[in-house]
Amino acid sequence: MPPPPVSAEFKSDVDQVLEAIIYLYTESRRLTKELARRADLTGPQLTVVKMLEQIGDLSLSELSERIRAQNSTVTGIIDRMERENLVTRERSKEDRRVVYIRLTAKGRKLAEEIPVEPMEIFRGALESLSAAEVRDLVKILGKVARRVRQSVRRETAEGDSGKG
Amino acid sequence: MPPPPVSAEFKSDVDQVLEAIIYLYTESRRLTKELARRADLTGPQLTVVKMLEQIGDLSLSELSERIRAQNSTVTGIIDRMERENLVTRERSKEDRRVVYIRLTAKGRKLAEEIPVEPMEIFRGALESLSAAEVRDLVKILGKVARRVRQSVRRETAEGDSGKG
DNA sequence: CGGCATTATTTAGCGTGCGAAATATCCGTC
DNA sequence: GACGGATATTTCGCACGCTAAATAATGCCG
Repeated sequence: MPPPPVSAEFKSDVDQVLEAIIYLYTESRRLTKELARRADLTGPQLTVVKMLEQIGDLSLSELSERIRAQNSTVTGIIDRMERENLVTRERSKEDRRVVYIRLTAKGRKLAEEIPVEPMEIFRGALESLSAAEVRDLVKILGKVARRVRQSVRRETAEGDSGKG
Repeated sequence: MPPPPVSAEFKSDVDQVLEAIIYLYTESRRLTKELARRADLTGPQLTVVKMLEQIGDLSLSELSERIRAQNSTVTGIIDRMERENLVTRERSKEDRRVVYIRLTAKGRKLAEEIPVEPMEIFRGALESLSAAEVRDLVKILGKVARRVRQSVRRETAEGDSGKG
């Protein structure tokens, strides 16, 4: 099964940028997943384990903020990790609504055994760029992100209150 | 609920690039989903409807290749779309293994009613860049993607055959 | 103190998304 | 024309990932 030659010369610049971003994002997820599988973890579980190792205990909300997922999503992830004895839940004493997620010994051991952070390859590729290239990339991508954010704000305002 | 000020000046360039890419990707998905909801569709369903409208009938494999998902994933999406009477499955006469996915009248009408393509905002933001900026972006992102691809090949080779 | 909006987490329901195995069909070869 | 390897699709089981609603605890205000 030969890989399909993407024939980029027939695509517009915009399409190429889109494709690169989609590729980079999905590939980074695939990589995390690949790495995780060697430790019998899933992608998100590896992310959580590494995060707890580096930062220490986190409340569920803090955790979901950092991995950019909804609380309800993280609840499920933590459920499964608790089942596998990788983390424990501990009610906060100051605010009994809060649950802290803590690595178990097993979880910590696992985290230490995994040599690279998730996204390491991704990061490595970015770091192999020249300083000027990184600067340009930051500048241009930042600009794109800002414009998207503006358009989004306009879009959602239309769909919601009126004026559309 | 004020949006959290991201304070980008404390992040490394690499982190900023990562963050921008993640933001752009997830935002583009969120936008598609948002758009879709107005037509009572899900994100992937909107993508499929628009794709079939523009390209015409596609086999399930062609479809899954274009939306970058596994066949098994697309089978499920098409199942639900068929249930909603948006598409039909038709066995190919030449090769009876192949199933063509075709828009129903209802599906086509829906596709026509949705004014913007998915990713339109995303595309608009990219098009608002200067030609030079787009050129740079294509060049640098392409380079990053190539390096990632190389590292990936190395990684997976290690994990598989040996030498790791 | 009692009520009430707010906040943290969980539950429920649904739709992806994947990998592996099952099914059906095609194709080349004998 | 049967056989065996390839190809297209589906089925199965599991893990996200989301929204909306439920639950539990906090803090404020009178």
